Amino acid sequence: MPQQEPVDQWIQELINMGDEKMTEKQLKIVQAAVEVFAEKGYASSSTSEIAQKAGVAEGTIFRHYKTKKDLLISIVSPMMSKLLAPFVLNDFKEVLEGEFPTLEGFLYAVAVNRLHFARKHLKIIKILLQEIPFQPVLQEEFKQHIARRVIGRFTEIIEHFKAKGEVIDMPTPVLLQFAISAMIGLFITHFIILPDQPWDEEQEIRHTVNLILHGMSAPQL
Amino acid sequence: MPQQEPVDQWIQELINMGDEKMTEKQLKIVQAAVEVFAEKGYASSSTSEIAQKAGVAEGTIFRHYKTKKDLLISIVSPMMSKLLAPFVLNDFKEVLEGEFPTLEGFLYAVAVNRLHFARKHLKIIKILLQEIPFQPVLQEEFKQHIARRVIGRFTEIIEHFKAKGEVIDMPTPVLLQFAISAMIGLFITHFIILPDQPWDEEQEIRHTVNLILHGMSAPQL
Amino acid sequence: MPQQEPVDQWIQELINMGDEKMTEKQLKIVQAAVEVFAEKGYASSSTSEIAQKAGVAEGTIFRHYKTKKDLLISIVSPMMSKLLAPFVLNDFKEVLEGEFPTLEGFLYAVAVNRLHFARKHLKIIKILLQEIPFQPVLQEEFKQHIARRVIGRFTEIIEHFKAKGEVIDMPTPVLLQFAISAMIGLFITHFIILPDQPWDEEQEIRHTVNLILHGMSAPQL
Amino acid sequence: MPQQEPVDQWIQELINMGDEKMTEKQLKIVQAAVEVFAEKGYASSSTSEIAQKAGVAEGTIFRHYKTKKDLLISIVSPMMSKLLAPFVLNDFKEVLEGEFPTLEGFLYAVAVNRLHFARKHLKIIKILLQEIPFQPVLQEEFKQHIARRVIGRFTEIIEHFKAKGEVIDMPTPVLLQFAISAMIGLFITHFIILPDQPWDEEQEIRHTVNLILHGMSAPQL
DNA sequence: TATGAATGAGCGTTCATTCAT
DNA sequence: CATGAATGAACGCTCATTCAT
Repeated sequence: MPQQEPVDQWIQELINMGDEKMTEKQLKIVQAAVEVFAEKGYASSSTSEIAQKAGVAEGTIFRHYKTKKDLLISIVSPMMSKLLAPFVLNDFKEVLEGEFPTLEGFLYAVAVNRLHFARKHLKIIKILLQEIPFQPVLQEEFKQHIARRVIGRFTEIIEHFKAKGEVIDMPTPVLLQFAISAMIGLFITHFIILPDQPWDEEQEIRHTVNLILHGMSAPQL
Repeated sequence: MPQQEPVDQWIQELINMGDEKMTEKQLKIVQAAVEVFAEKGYASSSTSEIAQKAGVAEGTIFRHYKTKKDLLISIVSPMMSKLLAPFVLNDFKEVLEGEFPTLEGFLYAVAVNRLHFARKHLKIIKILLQEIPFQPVLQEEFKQHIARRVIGRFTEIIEHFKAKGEVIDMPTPVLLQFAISAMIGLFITHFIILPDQPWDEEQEIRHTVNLILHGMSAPQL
Repeated sequence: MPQQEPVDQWIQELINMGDEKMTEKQLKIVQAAVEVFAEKGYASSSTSEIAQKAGVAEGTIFRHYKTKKDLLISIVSPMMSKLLAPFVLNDFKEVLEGEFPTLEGFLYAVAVNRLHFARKHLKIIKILLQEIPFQPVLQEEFKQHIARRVIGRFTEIIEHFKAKGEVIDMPTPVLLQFAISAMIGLFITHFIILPDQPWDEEQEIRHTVNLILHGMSAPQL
Repeated sequence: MPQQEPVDQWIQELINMGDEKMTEKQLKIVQAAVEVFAEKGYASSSTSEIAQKAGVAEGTIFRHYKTKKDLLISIVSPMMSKLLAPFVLNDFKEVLEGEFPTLEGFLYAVAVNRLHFARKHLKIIKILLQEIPFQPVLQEEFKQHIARRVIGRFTEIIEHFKAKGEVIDMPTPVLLQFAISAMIGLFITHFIILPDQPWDEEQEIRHTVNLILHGMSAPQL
């Protein structure tokens, strides 16, 4: 039986970091912007529509955010950290070893947690995915601050299990990319491509985790 | 030794369908549009920049394409068919059974072929991925005409191998999504996220195919 | 040896008129406004920049001055009186006759005094010159209240010296305009066009006064 | 009897330089812009008002001029050269010596010519004077290309007459500034300060020239 | 067929001014 | 008295689209 709570606990603190104080109007602006950006894409959204949906004057947006791009970045940039935060936790490895005797339990717990999180912030994540190719600021954050640390962390884990003989002897980057692709594919399929189609989330996560593990498992001698 | 040629052959005819006659100017417009759309995104591209890059007058674009969106669709829509064409071939199953005795050989051949194709048309595919969420026309094409047939075809294949006892007994959609995600993840990682990082394409494809197959393989009794 | 002090004395009282009591914040607002107006021009200055430079809230400006134009006028309008004040003094003619036996001494004393004054209030004078063409209020003040009285006063003086046979027989307005232009030209050249170039002020004033006097002097019979 | 025609002749060629071909709409835009800029000042003029007055769409302005400032500069910058052009003519000195035996005749001819020119282009000159303090481009043109050459030319002339003993021994810059101020004062008084007041132009120019010459003339031994 | 000048709606942004605190 | 968030009209400018040539 996979345990989910501990993962949730270590994550909670990081998630809450940066939930800065906002005035009521600012909050409405952000919510409206998320709505409109997600629906039409950043470039096709107009500040006047955002203002209207937020119930504020257009000028009010620019009191809080210097430019339209500023508004985008301030919405999307913190999401990147939050999304990948748990993997960067300092005591990640200890928690891993202490709480999760099996790789399966760990993967399942993380998957469930991140999918909950992703569903909750679906629109912002959509915007993030859309805009990364066009916003150098986001690319920089992704590459410099996040990607390297997350990949480093994952590499440690995979090599830990490789050493234990539980994972097949293949280049770590390939394994990493395989596992991550399968998980993200699950997310994109159900949240973005087929958002209206019901699915048995728990079962599908478990299946996918099993396929990943099975794929990566060392051949039995 | 995987065989690649036969796959290439059945694909060729489909690829060539729709390569309509274009005037030289029209061709230049399309090339310029692809360049600009891929770099800045459709919504942030201006027809004047496209015209300039193509070396034609702005009016010329609108002589060939009623609107800017028309230009986009006319570029991107045929790519969807071409990208997924081989999987929809009428004689797909026969070829599969005739030419490829093993699932591995088949998957490898298809992967190599589609990756070649994708690299060649990288920019258009980027545009396609970017614009599907915002262009109902593209979504419709994707859902109605393509997705269903491709998924149907894949379902047949997977169930074919399930029946032969080579694939694990899991819901077919999960298996499908798993395999596709792993392959697309490979593509996105190397062509979009890390386009400048060199990679051993042949080896990584083979590894990924193996991970997929291994993950999906029925447990040995 | 020209005497300067008496001129300074009659002027002093007028200068001080209108230096109304201001709160500290109001003073800072005015100073900031002068700075910004002089640098960018009235129309291109923003109240927010003035507020920032003054270290007050934007609203504070509008507590003291009903509109931005109000602020401009309240800065610039008193300067016009002060600038031309000495020429309007009631006892001007007496002082002239009592203190300055020669026209040269008088002109020199006035020139020195007004140039001192102008240097001290350079920025406000710049703003005044810039805005007179666009502010009917200022034009009115200039024409109705100032120009006529100053010109009347100068006319008296010139005709006084004409009567004494010291000044050439030419239409008084032409003489007036000639003398004033030469003096203002000196001011504009050194304070506005070439503010950074050092100059021997005393000598140049004396030269210019001499050129004016020489030009206007009645031909020796 | 002063001669005016020769001066007009050498000037003509320079004046006409740069009267580039303009479409009819472009001409209307420039005319409207001159009107509006002169009336309200550059910063307080709106492109929409200019467009309206010109009878074109607002966008049309920006097809011909990249920015509003571009429009300003393209109007005002050529005027500076034209205004000062005659003084920079290569054969200026020869013409001076050949055509004008007396300094008086020369000064009068130039004054009349430049005043005609100024009256014809009054509004643009107003705009030029207003905007020089705020447009570095114009300042640069004024300082680098025009001021130095014009001043050099004038310095030559004054020193020419100094050498002939006709002009008083005073620092040349002071003499220069005196003469120019008196002439510009005449211009500003009648064209800008009192544009509606009738004046005997020929007589006033002659008076002013006489005052200048008289002021600068070497004392008779 | 190809052009490119012209359009005008709409954009992101600024700013003087107001007013509840 | 001072604040600064909020306003919304107006701004300079862009752009897809049209059409006379």
